Amino acid sequence: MPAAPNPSEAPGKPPRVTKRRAETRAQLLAAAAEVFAQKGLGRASIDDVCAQAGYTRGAFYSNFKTLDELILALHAARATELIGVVEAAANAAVAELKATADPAAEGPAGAAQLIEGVTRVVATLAVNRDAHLLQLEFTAHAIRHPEAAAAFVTHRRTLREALIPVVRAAMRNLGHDPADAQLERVTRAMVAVREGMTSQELLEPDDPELPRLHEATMAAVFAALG
Amino acid sequence: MPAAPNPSEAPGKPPRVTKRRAETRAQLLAAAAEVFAQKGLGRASIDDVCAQAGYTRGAFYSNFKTLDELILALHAARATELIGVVEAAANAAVAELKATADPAAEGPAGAAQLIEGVTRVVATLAVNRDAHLLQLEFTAHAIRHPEAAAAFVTHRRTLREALIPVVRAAMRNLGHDPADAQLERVTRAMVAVREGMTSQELLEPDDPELPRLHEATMAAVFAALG
DNA sequence: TGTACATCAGTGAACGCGCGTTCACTGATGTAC
DNA sequence: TGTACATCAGTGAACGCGCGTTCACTGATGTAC
Repeated sequence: MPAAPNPSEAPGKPPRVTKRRAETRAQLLAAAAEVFAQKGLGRASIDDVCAQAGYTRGAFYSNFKTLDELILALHAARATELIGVVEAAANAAVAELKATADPAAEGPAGAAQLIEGVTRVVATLAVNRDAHLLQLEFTAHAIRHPEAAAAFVTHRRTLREALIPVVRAAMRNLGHDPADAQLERVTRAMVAVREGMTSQELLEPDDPELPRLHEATMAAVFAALG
Repeated sequence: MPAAPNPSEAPGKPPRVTKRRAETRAQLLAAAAEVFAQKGLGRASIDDVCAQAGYTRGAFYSNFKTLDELILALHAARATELIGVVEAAANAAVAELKATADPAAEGPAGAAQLIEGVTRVVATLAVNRDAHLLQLEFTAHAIRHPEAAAAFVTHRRTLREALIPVVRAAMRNLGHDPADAQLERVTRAMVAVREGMTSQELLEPDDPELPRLHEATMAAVFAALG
């Protein structure tokens, strides 16, 4: 049994790829996301992940060398997936904004609506409790492990870049035309607000004011830094 | 050897308290803070904590029943300590702000300086990398464990309440007099900004723009929500 | 202040489970003809 | 399309370490006189 995930050692030999393998790997990754969110990166055992996915531990070692490698792979997989989701939401929002800006449309949209649109796209960064927990775990992990931080930071940058067109479109609807550097700053700040406010919302799910404050804060940042 | 931390079972008997015990407990808590920040709540073992504190594992069981109990105690201890620090910083800042507002002083302080003062006090919530890592860990832990969340949320509320006088004083220096509910909202938002931006700063410590963006975002929230 | 005594706080060894890791084996999958 | 064969992917048992937990014991600490 090969310990390396992809046993293509001889360069001439195509690694005889596989359908089953890809499925197993995907199921292990999906299981890991659940287990990590539920127990945290630190308390999740390899067996937890395998049991959740319906495999024995050997399957893990056939696909990954260490838990850290799985963590990295999970992060990469989520990154790719999330970028797709965010870009789709962003494209839709930009199209909507441009339509709204069209003089044939029913007048200029209010700033409130613009911000609501932008906020909605930013919100796709972490849709629910588990996604935010994973985000917190990954953040702490990256701060602790500089070698993992590189990939994490790159991923975050890509996500911000996917958001920028939406912010720009919203700004233009308001008659502004901010420089790229400025857009980057707003986007960063909005991400910070989202992460901070989402933690508060999850800690106090019964406070009905928080979502409103979340949006108001987002609006403040959008308006002041744009 | 008693398993319970405080072996006062017979109500009539004063528990024959102790100096050594209090010191041991404090050292275990201090060690736990370091270990948790370094490895994360999940990967920290009881032995890690004891070794870091210079004790054997038995000492742990003489003081705590479980790791969770230690986590709770650590949180409580840090809460108490942090509240003191924040209140001190807040009192100092309020005094300073009042002095600045004094007509005898060299004219009204600029908004920038006010915000700088407020930001500085908010910053005492987590002074460094380890403190922020602990904060991330506690947040995730609280989101996962509702029974722990109660104490955590209460602690956070107390901290926000300690901040409110500073924000109010700064607002008054600018000629505003916001209602309490309003002050609570600004404070909450500022805490969210701080937590989100601090993560970004720790993830990208080499980006020289981030501290400035942090402060600018804080200013935006302060100005817009006040 | 000093001494005898009782209780406490932490020691260190021991036990055993959970889990990371390895490995021979087998059913599954793809390839050659 | 079918069959034989080679390789792969995951199984399940086994090994052993790390660590949670317990406990008899002993030096430390406080109390009574």
